[in-house]
Amino acid sequence: MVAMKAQGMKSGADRDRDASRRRLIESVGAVLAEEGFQGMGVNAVARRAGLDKVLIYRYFGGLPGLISAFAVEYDFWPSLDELVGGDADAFRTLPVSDRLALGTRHFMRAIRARPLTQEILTWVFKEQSETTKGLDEVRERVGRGFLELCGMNDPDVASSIDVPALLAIIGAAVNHLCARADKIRYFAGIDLVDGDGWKRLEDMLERMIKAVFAEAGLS
Amino acid sequence: MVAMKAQGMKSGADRDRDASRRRLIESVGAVLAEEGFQGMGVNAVARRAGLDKVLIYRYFGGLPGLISAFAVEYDFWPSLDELVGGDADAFRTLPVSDRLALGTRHFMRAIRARPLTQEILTWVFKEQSETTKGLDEVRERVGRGFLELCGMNDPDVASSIDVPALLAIIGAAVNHLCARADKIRYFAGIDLVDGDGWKRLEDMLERMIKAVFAEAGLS
DNA sequence: TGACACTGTCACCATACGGTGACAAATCTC
DNA sequence: GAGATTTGTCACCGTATGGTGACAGTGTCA
Repeated sequence: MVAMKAQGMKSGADRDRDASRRRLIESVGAVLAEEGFQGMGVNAVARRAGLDKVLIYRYFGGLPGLISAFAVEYDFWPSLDELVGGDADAFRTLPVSDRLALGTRHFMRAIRARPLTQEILTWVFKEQSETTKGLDEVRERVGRGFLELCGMNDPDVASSIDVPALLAIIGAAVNHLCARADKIRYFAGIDLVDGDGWKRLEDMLERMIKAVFAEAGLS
Repeated sequence: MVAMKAQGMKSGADRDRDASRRRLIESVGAVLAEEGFQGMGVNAVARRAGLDKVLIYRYFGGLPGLISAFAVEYDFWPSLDELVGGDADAFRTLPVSDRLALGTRHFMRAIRARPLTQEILTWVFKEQSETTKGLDEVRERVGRGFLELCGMNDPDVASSIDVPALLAIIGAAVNHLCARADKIRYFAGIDLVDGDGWKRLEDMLERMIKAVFAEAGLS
């Protein structure tokens, strides 16, 4: 006779596929935040959710599927609105270099305000898999929108400044600084915990952008 | 009676502590290069070296010790010489902004020429542990030396430009771009595989640096 | 009422991990 | 030559992982 013990089956309101899906998705965020991506795994997520890991396979086809669902659902990347500061029309009236500088500032702050995104960023670096494709796509989309909104497609600008290169450098620097901020305190002598350190970085980024534009005879 | 089987003991020339140490250290690099830091572990390293993992504990006190030994031994970070292009005296005769721009160029190329360093970089990001302290220290030391060699401590420069902030942004951007190059092909529309893409990035960095200096009335 | 699908729990598998104790073979020391 | 030390191999432990099959409680629909 095999075991016939009472298996603690959930009853009534707890039998809810959507709710379980949601709890699993949320658990991805919790695990990521508390243990980092190195602690990510079906066991950890299921344990965290108080559910069985088999549900991850049933509902998401596995961990990658779960991660994708999490990425889609989670507000992990700043929106265009956030980058322009809420008022796109007002933003549009600014000089081009101002727009770029301001957008960069907002971008930096937006990433800094998202610890989970920082975690994901460092994660995405190491493994370029199907899992992370969704994230990259979102990023590129927002990036293009921002570029256009900044008027960087303007022939005057595009002909005298290598805009993609400029954007790549800015984006790479911000990504890196934000991703590392939690791990180390000082980077090149800048205090990444102190708010003043971040202000210095923001100011320097603005200065670099404006200097390039000024040198190109633009504004 | 317990097993008395012939244990395949190495004989003669193969009984060599130093040689074994070396093989273990080299295996760290091999594992890192082929499996990435996610595959790092006593088992993987020992398997790779064709030795027993217990030696890692005996000779290095554990994996962190082995990693440290590897980091110390391995030429994982560009030297000052490499940054200035071999001839420090000639370097010193250049205008300050030229020095910074040229050093940045060399730095970028030096990191790109070290796939293992790129791997380590992405690794260090996620886990700030005792293991990685040694690496950070080397980096900071080279950084300060370079700064000094560029004449960035010159009062004229220091008073009108926030040098650490500038360096932090440049360093962060380069780190990030190099670390990601192997994982994704395009970053902000720049082709990170194509040599031309890197040239555009180098040029833009130079341009940003020079523009900031020009705007500050320096050279 | 009975058949059936769905949601969830549990036991179990093979595998890999980090780590340790016992032991054989070679070498060193006296 | 005898004994101690070093170098290396092996077997094994506890634990965790990803993954699967069996089964129980619940609801639905004919």
